[in-house]
Amino acid sequence: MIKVSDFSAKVFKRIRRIPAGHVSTYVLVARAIGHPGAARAVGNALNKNPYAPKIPCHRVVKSNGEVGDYAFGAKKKSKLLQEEGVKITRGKIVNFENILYKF
DNA sequence: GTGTTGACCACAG
DNA sequence: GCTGTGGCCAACA
Repeated sequence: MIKVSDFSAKVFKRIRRIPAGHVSTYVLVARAIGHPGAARAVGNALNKNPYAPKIPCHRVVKSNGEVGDYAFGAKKKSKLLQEEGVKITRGKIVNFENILYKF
């Protein structure tokens, strides 16, 4: 078991619940773990996440519906999402509010 | 303890 | 559409 901060651990746990074909945002995740406004910290945690292949980090996107960045490349992130049924156009998610997963 | 950085957010111009 | 600014929080030097 890898040692991680409580904050990061909560982030990973939440993200793990996101079903394929759905996405969530950094703000919602932060809010769900009891740290509203910590969107930046969430991204920071995911960037160095020790569970890189284990956690579907690619299902977490920005609040405005853009895909955002990804440790393995934003390109890969969009591709993975589309493979799961998420439609993306020019780096933005289509039907964003429709597939948005609110914890 | 302070300053910098970062997968961010919101607003103003 | 874009840039700049201020704000948020956590991790690290």
